[in-house]
Amino acid sequence: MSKSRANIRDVAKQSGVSLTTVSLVLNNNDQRISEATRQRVLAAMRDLDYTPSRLARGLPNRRANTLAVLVPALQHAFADVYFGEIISGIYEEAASRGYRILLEVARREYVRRKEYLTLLEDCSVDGILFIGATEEHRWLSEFDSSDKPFIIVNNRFEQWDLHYVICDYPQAGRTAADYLVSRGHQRIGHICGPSSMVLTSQELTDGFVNRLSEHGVPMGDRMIVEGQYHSDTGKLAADELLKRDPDITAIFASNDKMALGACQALRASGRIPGEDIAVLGCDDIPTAALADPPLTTIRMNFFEVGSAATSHLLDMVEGRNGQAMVQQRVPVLLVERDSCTTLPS
Amino acid sequence: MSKSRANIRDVAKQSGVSLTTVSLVLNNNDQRISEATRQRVLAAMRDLDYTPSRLARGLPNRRANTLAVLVPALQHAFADVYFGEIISGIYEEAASRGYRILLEVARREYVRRKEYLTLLEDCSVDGILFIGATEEHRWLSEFDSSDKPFIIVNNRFEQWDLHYVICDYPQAGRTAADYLVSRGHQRIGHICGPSSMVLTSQELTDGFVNRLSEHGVPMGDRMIVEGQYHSDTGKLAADELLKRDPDITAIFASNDKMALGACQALRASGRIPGEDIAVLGCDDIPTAALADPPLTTIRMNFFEVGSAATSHLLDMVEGRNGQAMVQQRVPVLLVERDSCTTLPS
DNA sequence: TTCGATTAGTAAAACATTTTACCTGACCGA
DNA sequence: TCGGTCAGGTAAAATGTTTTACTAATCGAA
Repeated sequence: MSKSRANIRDVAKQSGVSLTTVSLVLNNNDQRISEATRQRVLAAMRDLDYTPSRLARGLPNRRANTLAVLVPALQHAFADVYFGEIISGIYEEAASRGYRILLEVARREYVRRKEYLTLLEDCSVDGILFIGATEEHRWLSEFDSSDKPFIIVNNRFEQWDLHYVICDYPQAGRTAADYLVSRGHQRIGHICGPSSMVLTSQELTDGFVNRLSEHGVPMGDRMIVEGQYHSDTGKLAADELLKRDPDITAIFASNDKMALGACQALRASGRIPGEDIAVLGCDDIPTAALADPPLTTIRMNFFEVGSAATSHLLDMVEGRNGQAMVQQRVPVLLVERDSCTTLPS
Repeated sequence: MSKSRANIRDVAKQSGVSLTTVSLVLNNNDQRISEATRQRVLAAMRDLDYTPSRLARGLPNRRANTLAVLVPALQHAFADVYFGEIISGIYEEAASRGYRILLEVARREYVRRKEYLTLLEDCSVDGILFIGATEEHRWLSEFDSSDKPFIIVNNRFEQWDLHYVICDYPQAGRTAADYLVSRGHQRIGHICGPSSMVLTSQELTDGFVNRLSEHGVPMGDRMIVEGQYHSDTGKLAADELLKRDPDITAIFASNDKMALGACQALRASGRIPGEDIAVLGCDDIPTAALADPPLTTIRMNFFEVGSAATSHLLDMVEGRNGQAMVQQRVPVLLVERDSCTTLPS
């Protein structure tokens, strides 16, 4: 037994064919090899316990078969609701197409030294996905209209021409408005997300408010209270809404955590969510289904966002894309449970 | 301007030296190059905008300069409290030693096909860190006493001989016991973590209970209630403890979320945490400091766990370790705030 | 002056693949 | 029999580094 790993040459020798033949068998995109030879080669591979070196494979065609996932250096970057889902989506699609994913944290130093560029230049990565981008990531302008394989996951920017895949937040807002209005609600409160942060929160609220006014249910700023995406801020926001108008019949929260917080506040105020007042959430986190009452919500398919972004990125990498700009919105889905069963009297 | 990236040969030509010289300058561990030459080479590199190819660099010595981080395929793998911290620690140490990190999700299929081994064999990775390992990961036996560069992060296993770095949970338990006893507490309740899961929860509780009994404060099972690590289960557990003994003067919870939940329950029962009853947490999550009252807790240094594990792993990879088994415990630290100011009357 | 050591550098092999261009023999129709 | 096509395969170049073993020049000491 040789001390080190078998290589393609060993396989060739063992099966009595040339290097090239083994390589062709390996990337079986080529029909030039007869079945008999192919089998001989495969047998030799099994015999020698051969695994092709990814490193060496990448060299000739300058491919790393790897994508980078860039996450911002947040305090609890990964504690975010959807990170897991998005990364799972990315991982799944990447793996199914034979790619690995490299994790990079976009810390200040990292960005200052433009290491994200090095990443592409030194061939350690074929493309980059950026999750958790916010307005403050000015260096994104570097990718403006460039043809580098780079894509924004679940956000978008109006000032730069970047590829992105994002949940259809405006549609989510409109769906919420349609649903509540169709059930007869006219006095509606809204808990919006942190306006300063990302566009998504703004899109959702705009979609909601605009559609409401199309339905003839105009909603002033008075019935919109801002939360910070946690359940406690949802609670506070609901209390505030009740103070401003004790007779509202429905609350739409920008995410499920805040919706669940609102439910608590409502209960504390003597109203039973779902019976006395409708509560509509957004995201469809796992606990939404388990809550009491089970939360009616708008499902955001973060997994799909991740996998779609990856799929597009790989199309760019493999040059199947033409020059088309990728700016895709992933559809949302109303999930009816029990927190909106009430009809206003 | 040449169409493709500059390579080491271009740099050599431009600066009028040999390939070797450029390479030596690149890995400036060698003093054989005169300052003048070095400067000429560096200038040429800048000129040509040269970045060495990581792929090619790895080939000759079969190094990928990359580590894999294996995370289990949990529903919300990344939503866990400490994932972010651990990964940041890993990332930081790896980056400072010139390594990248590859993210791999240990899904069922992945494990079944033993892809974690392929990872090492095809040279795409020099070592593996596994976060979130639990008893059910039987395939870990594969690494039992093997000399593969593999390390468990923040867990350990008695049945297999594996390298690991873990927070010092027993010490955390003892610290808690010492602290509470030193402040005169005799009637103490404990909210432990889910016993079935990982060893860590067990270690913490054992350390706590054993040290208490060394102090002459034996604690039967009666004053231990199990929680599931979320704040609501902490609330429920605290209620249960109060029911079992309304006169307890202190509660030690296995994590901060449950401690904060317990505070809520105590307040609801008319007791002010920190004044009427002491509450001690564990972990030191960011909200612990912001809570009312600020939570006294035992700080778990997850970042350090990640970076220490990585440091050891890299020592193995680079062969500086001898054959020594790595089984390190990272010290914990009592952080005094205001939730334990009360002294029992 | 010659011997060794030191300094500064180089040529060439090694790493493990892909890819391009070429070769050989068989077969077939004219 | 000649020319052409085709199937099945191969040799060799290319990818971009590191590393080992060697050389040429210089310098000090015997």
